[in-house]
Amino acid sequence: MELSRRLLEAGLRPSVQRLAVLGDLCHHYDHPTVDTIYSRLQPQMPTLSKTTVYNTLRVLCDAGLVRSLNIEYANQRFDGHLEPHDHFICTCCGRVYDLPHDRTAGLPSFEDLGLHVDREEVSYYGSCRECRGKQAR
Amino acid sequence: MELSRRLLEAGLRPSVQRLAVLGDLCHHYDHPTVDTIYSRLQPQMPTLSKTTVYNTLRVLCDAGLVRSLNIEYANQRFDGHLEPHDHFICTCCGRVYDLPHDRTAGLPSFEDLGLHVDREEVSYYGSCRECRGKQAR
DNA sequence: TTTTAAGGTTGTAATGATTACAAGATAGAG
DNA sequence: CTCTATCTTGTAATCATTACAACCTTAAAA
Repeated sequence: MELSRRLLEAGLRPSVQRLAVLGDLCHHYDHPTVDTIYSRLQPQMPTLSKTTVYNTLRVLCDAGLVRSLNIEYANQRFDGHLEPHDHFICTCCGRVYDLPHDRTAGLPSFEDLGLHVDREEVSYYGSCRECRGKQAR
Repeated sequence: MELSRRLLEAGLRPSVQRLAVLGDLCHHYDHPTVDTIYSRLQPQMPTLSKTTVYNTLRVLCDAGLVRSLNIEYANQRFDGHLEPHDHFICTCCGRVYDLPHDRTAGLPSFEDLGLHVDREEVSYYGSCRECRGKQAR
């Protein structure tokens, strides 16, 4: 399967748990928290440990198969979709939306400042249509 | 004083503690954590409570006098400098550097998606010169 | 095949940041 | 001066995350 190849190529043994966590992240676009991932997998894998989800996510992040999002007033969230894109966080409901990455060029260079950039994270904060609707009510 | 006016304009009573926290953030460029702020202020204000620092930071953030930074693998950090700028986080030492905000235009619009953007946060992750020096050693 | 060792997983216990809450202090309006 | 709303304080909870030690699994060697 596609997912196990990705794990193998990253030098990771494709265990059932890793496939499950990676699969969950690839099949959803909701930028789940650790808890959400655990709750979704646990019914199918009754022996799954939350610690394993934590461990696995760290391993996947370190391997670059997944990214971790750092969102104001929220605990860590994860994204299994690696194509460059930005995020919109609704400060009302906390939902995270994907946005096209609208930078024209690639990563900017700050080498003149001695800073070597590996990656960039762009987040927009605001309100989604649903929440504005509710407020208006 | 300048700082108390800013508090008053935001509708906040300019208490000693609020002035101290806001002042600390305005006079430093190190994007401190709650703990750092507390440790810096506590010697001058022996009765200061860490809870007050937490409360005050939340109030200042809500009032828009301060911003909170969401940094991977770090606890919450704060910035008292509101001119638009981006951040570079060294993934090795955790230091946070200010960078000019290099967007040409203002905030992009995602109204067509129903998303109303209030603000943007751009972070770059990589390594600073010092840390690369140490690694090379 | 068995053995073995590295790599994975599990669960509990610890840690550390953050929040809730209730009591005490303060400051401005009347 | 008194009252009330607002702030501050400290302790006790909460919640996410990590440490750790025991157990399981896998793959490759013997």
